[in-house]
Amino acid sequence: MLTLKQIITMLHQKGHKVTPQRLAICEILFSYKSHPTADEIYKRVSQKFPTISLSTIYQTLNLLMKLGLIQELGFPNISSRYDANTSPHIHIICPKCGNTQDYEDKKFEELWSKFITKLNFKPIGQRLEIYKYCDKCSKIG
Amino acid sequence: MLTLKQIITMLHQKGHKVTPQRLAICEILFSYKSHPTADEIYKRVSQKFPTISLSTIYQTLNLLMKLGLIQELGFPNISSRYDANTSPHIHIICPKCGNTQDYEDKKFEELWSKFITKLNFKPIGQRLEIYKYCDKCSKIG
DNA sequence: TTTTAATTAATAACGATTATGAATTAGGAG
DNA sequence: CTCCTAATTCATAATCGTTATTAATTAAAA
Ligand SMILES: [Mn+2]
Ligand SMILES: [Mn+2]
Ligand SMILES: [Zn+2]
Ligand SMILES: [Zn+2]
Repeated sequence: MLTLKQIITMLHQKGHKVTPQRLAICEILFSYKSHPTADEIYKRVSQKFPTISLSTIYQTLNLLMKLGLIQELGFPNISSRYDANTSPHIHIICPKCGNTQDYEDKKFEELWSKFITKLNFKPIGQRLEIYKYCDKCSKIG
Repeated sequence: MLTLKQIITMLHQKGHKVTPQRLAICEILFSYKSHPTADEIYKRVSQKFPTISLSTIYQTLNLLMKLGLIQELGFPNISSRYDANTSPHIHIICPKCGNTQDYEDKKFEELWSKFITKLNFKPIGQRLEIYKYCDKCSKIG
């Protein structure tokens, strides 16, 4: 997980501008260890920048993905989640609301990493996911 | 992977009608070991049933999912794929076009299954995915 | 300070999927 | 077999997350 300073350097290096909007979005992604949706990021950044557009959120997210700084977790019907942790790890996901949590298991992560390196190609990403209704969605049914 | 007869029995058991449209859709899903999109199924079934609606395809897919007979593989921006093989296995997926292939590795599947059983809850599904641009999408860029 | 290409923000467009409702039909009762 | 009815189909509209478009703004280099 990168620091804000590292991200700024990265943006400059690759010829991208460092705007206050981008910094605010990165702050949310890289400070809190959560898996926010574009709209959740939008709502939070709006508190600091009341005129920011949801469009800017999406554009920034796509830029950060292209730079390999974050990964998208997309699902059918519900909003994608964005994760600043791009190293292989397991997610526990509610298929109804998309609520996403990390499931830490260093042993399994190592097994998976070994498995990946043994492939005869280099993947551009991977996902390890377990589905389970969250408490809220279980109650509703 | 179930046979058509088993599916018919299952539908009857659960009080669902066995219609020619449903049979045609199931035939495609359970005969070919592929990962078709709703539209691909629609185009194929249309050859036998020229008046079938894409809506019927989706309704049938949702029914089969509710019965646990198939699993949906959903991605951001591109159509979901449907898989008649619901047991844990690894997919190699092109993030651009969604082209999906099974990657068979019995050893790893076993490791994963063991890992799943050790959890203190019973997941309703899981996904093991590796992303890699397919030959077509690599060429285009 | 000036310049300019990159970025933002507002809005329109898109596309996959779901919702709606009238017409049809599978399957059970008689 | 015939009738009945709830389930299903089909056509179409609606939804909604995301992308495309474009005029106004701005970061950052000269
Ligand atoms: Mn994570
Ligand atoms: Mn498969
Ligand atoms: Zn939930
Ligand atoms: Zn591809």
